[in-house]
Amino acid sequence: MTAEPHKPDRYNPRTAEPRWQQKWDAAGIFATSNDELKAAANGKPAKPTYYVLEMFPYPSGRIHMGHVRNYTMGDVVARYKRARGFTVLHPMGWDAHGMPAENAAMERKVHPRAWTYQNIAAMKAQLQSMGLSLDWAREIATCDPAYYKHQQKMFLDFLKAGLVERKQSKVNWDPVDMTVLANEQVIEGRGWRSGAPVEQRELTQWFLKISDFAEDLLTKLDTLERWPEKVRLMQKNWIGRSEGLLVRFALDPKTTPAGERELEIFTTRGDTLFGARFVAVAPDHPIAQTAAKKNPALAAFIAECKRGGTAQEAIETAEKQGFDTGIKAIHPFDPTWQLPVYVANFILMDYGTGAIFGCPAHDQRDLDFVNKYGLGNTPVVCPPGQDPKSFVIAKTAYDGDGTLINSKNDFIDLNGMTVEAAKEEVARKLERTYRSDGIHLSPPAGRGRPSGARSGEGGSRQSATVERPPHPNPLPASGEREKSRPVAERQVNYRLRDWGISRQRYWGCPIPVIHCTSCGVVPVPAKDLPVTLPEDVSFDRPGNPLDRHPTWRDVTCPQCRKPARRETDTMDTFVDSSWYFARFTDPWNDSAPTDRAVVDRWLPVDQYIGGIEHAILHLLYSRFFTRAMKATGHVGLDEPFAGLFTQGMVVHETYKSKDGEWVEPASVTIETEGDQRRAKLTATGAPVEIGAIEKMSKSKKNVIDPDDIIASYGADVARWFMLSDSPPERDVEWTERGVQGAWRFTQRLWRLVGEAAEVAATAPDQRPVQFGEGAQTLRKAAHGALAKVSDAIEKLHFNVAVAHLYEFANAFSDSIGSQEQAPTSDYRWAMREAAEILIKLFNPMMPHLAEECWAALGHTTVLATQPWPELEPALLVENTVTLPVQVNGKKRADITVARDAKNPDIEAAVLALDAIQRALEGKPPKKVIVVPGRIVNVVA
RNA sequence: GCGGACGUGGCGGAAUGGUAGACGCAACGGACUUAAAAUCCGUUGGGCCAAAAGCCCGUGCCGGUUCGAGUCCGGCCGUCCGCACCA
Repeated sequence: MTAEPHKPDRYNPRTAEPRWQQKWDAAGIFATSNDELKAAANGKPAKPTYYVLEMFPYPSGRIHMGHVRNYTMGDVVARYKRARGFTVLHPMGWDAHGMPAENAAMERKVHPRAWTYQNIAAMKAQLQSMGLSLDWAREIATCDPAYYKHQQKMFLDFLKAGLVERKQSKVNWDPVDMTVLANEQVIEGRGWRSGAPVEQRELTQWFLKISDFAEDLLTKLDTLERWPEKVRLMQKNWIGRSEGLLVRFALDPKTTPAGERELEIFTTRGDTLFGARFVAVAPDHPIAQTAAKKNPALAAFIAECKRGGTAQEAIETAEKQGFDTGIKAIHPFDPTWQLPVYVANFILMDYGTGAIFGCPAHDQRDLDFVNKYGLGNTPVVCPPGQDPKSFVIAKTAYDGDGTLINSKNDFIDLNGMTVEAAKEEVARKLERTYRSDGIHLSPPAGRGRPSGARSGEGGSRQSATVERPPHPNPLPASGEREKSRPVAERQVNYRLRDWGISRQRYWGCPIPVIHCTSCGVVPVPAKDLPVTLPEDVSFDRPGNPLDRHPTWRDVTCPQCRKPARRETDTMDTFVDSSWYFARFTDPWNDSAPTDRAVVDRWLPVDQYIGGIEHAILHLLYSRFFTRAMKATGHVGLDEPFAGLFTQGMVVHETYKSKDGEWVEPASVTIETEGDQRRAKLTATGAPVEIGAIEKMSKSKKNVIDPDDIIASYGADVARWFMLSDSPPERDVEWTERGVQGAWRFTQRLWRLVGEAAEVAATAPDQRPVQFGEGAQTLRKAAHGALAKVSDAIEKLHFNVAVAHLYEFANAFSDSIGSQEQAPTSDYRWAMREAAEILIKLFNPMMPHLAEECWAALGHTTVLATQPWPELEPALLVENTVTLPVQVNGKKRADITVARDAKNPDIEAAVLALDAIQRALEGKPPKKVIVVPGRIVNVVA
């Protein structure tokens, strides 16, 4: 111990934290200039750059613990990289458009803008109290016309580039929010925000053509090596690529309404065509609609399907139902083979062509269908080991691999082939086959190559590639092209639909177009941007206030100068968040969304951190948007986020009173008796039931307010605890015990540094030539921790970094405690070094405490500007190593040998050990395996 | 139904194929104190044993690969997540 008992003051975050925040702010330490980047473009060397970004928040009014966790992780990375010599970009902004502002306007008669900016001010203050190393000079709010004017410009650029489309389509209508939703925004049949069951409606909408990039969005997933596998897989499934055949079934004219001649069907199982029993189309398929005109019963059936179709749960459990239209389709292999055409409730108009051929033996849905309507089935794939003669299908379709059976006629013979070979043979044959008229097959040989309608997709590409350019889902043929096209073509189909961005809302980015009765849709001229929202709006009625504004809609057509109307839909807020990361690189740019000299050097974001809930929505949209920005010259890359990390949620115990009401943690007292925990109401003492640990939510009242924690323990404690208890990708449970543990540790560090400071005060400036044992032990602990903590932070294993810091703190206090006499000068030097390393290592996590400790060591510099410690690798190497010795894989002894001991010497020493002799029972070992520096295993 | 992840003490969790349980929490014992708080020291997977030494068992279950498996492979069971009539 040091000569006198040391009694340092307690560390008081309440005064220290604001003080350091002000110092950082005043010194502008976290502001990042683009000058260096621009200079580097002219050939001057620059420090390496690092862009760390956390998903920006919606300004709901208050931050929650999820924000604390998310932004702490990002801040650790930012501070660490800064110390490591990078020029770090770490900005923050606000995803400021959206429904809650309009709801607030309705409920509280506040204007959405005022409400939003109040919330931003409040949340900004909260974030600042966390001590995040953010460049606030780059702050953006997406509701600022200075931001969305560029978004409107890009929309027009996309329009010009053919990446925007206006079309009528069936849309997901959220009856509560009174707006449409993209497919991605419908979760289990409900609106992602409102939770209301989604309805189908027919509306004219603006679409961004994300499906043009389906193939690229899919294949480039493989290049995103620093993304979680899980997210890549989710996107892959969402894009939903499938290879198959587009087969044209001719329709028997005698049975078919005038004007309809054929039906296009997409299938991935061309091999099962001999097993076909029927053809079915979606209720809203054009042929169904046409046929219904003359068939009231069919019309009634279709209406029935649509009624049932509004509730998603009904769709999932609904029985398969069909209606025979009386139309007959001609089998592509045999002109004499006719298949009934049904309208069926389980066929989706959205996918493929909205029409299928049913092969009951090998598709469960089709089997359920034929079993209901008595259409029978023909097995055409025989499972391995089954006798084809006895193989029958009853209630369970067989969709596995096998050998083709019952699949031979004059036209084609598939019998005996594998599924894969049969698919290929069918494709090869049908893509060379042309019909001479609506019905009859021509001989497969001797026909010319296709030409015309689909240029560049002639016979030459058939076998080599199945790729197609964009537009995966051509509508059913209108009649003219059929003669020039083969009976079937290979096709790649995607589940991914175009992104409908029209929202019938006020608080969003206006879509900058004008509707003119003479000129049609006219883009707003660039000089007239931004199209801003009118201020004088009312929210006393449901629906879109823009639509009923008395004057805002009225404009002059930019082309013909006649009166025209503005588009009153605004953009989906996911558009706002699809490019904010690019805007952060040059948020001051008034003339363009980005500056290529800057944006191409900052992007891609090196480390993006946010919630898994955006695995598809935001991340897929952003990947698309970046491609669209590249196509229109706003960026020079495809992938916006090189590294992605998805953090887990913050969860908390729930409490319920006897009458079943949720109780907030703040009013509950927990009592512990042995291992038993009991809860009661603090006020009344009434018992409270301890419920499941769940995501913090207002409805379950298991919310902890970050403000309360920061006020009582300080930001550092909140930050430390958020990092310490669980791996960052998993959920972390907020517990009072855990917070107190973090609090104790801050105080302990403060005491340790205080004691170290006394010793270090008289340390020599010169590095000693030799170190005594105590000094050497301390130095090894310090440099060992340095190596381990650095490694853990690099890998974002923050909980491991925390554990190594605890370990180092333990070694540090052991070292202080073990000093019996007055410390030698080499020890004092080592103590100062160790204290500095300790402080620098926990600085990214608890920056305020670290600054305070740094000052306590006598430094007048700001720690936030100091470099990461230099590692002395020699200190990590021991001269002797202790190896565990196993016999047959079980540990029996330890042996300490020189680091560079030769294997034969180790072997001999091991065999001489008593414990090993005993374990061997006198028998000679069969083999001795020595893994240098790690372990010895004796095989008996 | 399809796809994926996970399963380690009382709890959170650690562990490039090489001593399982680091580190923290909780618990227990002790020191300091009139007392408490705070702090400090010690013990803590299970079993055999008075104790130590020593031995046995142990990473959801069953097998396999390997000198050696929490880790790799196959099959089950369980939990969680994503998608879901996608032809």
